[in-house]
Amino acid sequence: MKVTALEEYGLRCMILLAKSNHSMTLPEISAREGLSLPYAGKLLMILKQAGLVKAVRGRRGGYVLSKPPHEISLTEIFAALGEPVFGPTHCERYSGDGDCCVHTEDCTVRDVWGAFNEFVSGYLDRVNLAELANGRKELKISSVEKPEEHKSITPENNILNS
Amino acid sequence: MKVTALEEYGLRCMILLAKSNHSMTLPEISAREGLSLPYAGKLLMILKQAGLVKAVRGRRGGYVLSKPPHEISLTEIFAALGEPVFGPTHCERYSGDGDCCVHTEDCTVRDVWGAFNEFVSGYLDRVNLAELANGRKELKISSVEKPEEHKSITPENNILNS
DNA sequence: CAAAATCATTACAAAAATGTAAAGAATAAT
DNA sequence: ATTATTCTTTACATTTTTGTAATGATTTTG
Repeated sequence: MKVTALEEYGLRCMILLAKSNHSMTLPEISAREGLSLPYAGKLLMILKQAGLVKAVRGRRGGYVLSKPPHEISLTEIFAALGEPVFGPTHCERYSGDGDCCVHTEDCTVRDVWGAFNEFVSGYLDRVNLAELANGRKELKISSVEKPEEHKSITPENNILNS
Repeated sequence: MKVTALEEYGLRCMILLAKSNHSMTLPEISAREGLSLPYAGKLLMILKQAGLVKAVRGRRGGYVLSKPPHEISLTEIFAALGEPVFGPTHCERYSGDGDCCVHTEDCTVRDVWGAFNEFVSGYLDRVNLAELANGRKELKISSVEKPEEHKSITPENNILNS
């Protein structure tokens, strides 16, 4: 399970734009994120084609978010930058030697990924860009430093045990 | 966010071994999973080095799980096959142009991935190989077909809102 | 012991993801 | 209009992941 480069850097650019009050040019963005100018350009182009940012050419131009940050979920951002953990192409992609996977039906692995994907999606749906841009302290404290206080998943409400 | 080939096929091999009562040879495993023999060999070697399976050479040889399936969590399996979503190498890996990331401290992105990783880990910790091998019907029904019944994440217990 | 079966290791080939380069097109300021 | 600024597009180079090939080592069986 791996976060792709596009997802990492794309998310950073979105957060950067969310924190900024004016529009930002590619040179600004690339400098602020430590990315090369062409790579920043490629990233922003992907975000633009997904409808997440708007671009204005020429002097005084640059990029701005196309919606207010609180209306943009992590789901939207990741959908623009890559495929979900378990998407429609999964079974075709991991078909082994043949054209189609040997587990044609009653596939245990597919069930695992499907359930996992739903679990993850539920999380991403509920986080928006405004929350990230504001740098919530609770995020770090409650989740990284005190894992034992996680109420999100318990044996009782774990969907795998329901 | 992407499931790697090693994770996909490695998990399948583990499930296959969990379902089998006798030891399985590489030719058997590769045939059952639609993988080439050398690739199956590479996979099982990785699993062996992680201590998840044991190998016996020569006639009557093959692979068996090194522990009963209910004692093997998804966390262990994925740890053997790849890195976590957000691991110790993350900030170094995605450092952009420089040697270290421009977000040296108070990094919003790091907080996001850290929280997300904890969330995911909590899930994987609670699923074991025996559950997967038994092919739980509830897995599919409750998670894929009735997403609205997910109690796992609600605005009240979402750690991002705590 | 010899032969067949089986796992182990190393090096290499192919494909995909990642990142760079260079030239093009649009806009606003002067 | 011209120029500087800025986004856009296409093609290519590099690196990582994925998968293959070939050879070596170990064990059981007869």
